[in-house]
Amino acid sequence: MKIATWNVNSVRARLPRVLEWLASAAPDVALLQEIKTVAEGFPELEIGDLGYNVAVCGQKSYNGVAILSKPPIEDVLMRLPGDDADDQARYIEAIVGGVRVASIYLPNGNPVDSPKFPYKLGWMERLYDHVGDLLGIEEAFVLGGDYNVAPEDRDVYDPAAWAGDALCRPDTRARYRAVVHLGLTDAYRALHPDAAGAYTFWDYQKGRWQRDEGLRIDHLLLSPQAADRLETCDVDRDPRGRDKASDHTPVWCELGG
DNA sequence: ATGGTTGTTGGACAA
Repeated sequence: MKIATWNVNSVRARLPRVLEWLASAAPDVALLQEIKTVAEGFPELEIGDLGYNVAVCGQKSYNGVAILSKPPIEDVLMRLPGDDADDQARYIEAIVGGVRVASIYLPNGNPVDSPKFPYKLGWMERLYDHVGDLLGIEEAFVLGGDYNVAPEDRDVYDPAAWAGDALCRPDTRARYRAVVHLGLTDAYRALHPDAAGAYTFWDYQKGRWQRDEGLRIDHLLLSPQAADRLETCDVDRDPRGRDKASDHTPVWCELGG
């Protein structure tokens, strides 16, 4: 089963790119972030024509996550547990083809001296608690998304320049590591232990893509039962180089068995 | 030092 994650930066503005990528990469499951629309505005017909079922956790203008799946989608959860007052559409979870998946759009957190940074850290605490609960079930699951965390300096084109940014700060990285150390496997890092520069995001500004100055902030985190089935994982750089591209590019993995 | 980009939306705000 091929599972991919992609921050599309508006599913409506990106629809031609999304459709051509679905047709060529042909993931069984696609986890989308920053769809920037409510469910009523989601292009479900066009994507359905390619054979995908759709579950949307939408929001007007900002955020928004979705699950696209060739197998039927069951048991959908539309919010990360732990804060009933949080109305930002950043988490959707479901079971597809016997595997639990989640599409995660973790808060960016900048600027770090604003309420956005403690919101990010609090969100990561809630993710920690929920991952702990999921691991207790001892089943295969894949948590894919834009984590807005570059785990190590080698995941950043200029670590010194980014050291104080909410995506790279030591406290951000420590909380991300705490989640992973509960027992998850970073699929890309597991299969490419010595790779550097496997970026998944390049800013639109200053020719960052043309200079290959990016960050690795989109991840597929696997439960032990999913990691046991992990066969392949890679970054698909092709969509980032196209016209009207998202500033992120897809990451995908293949589970056997 | 400033501006450099894209999307939503029709002025900032988010990234």
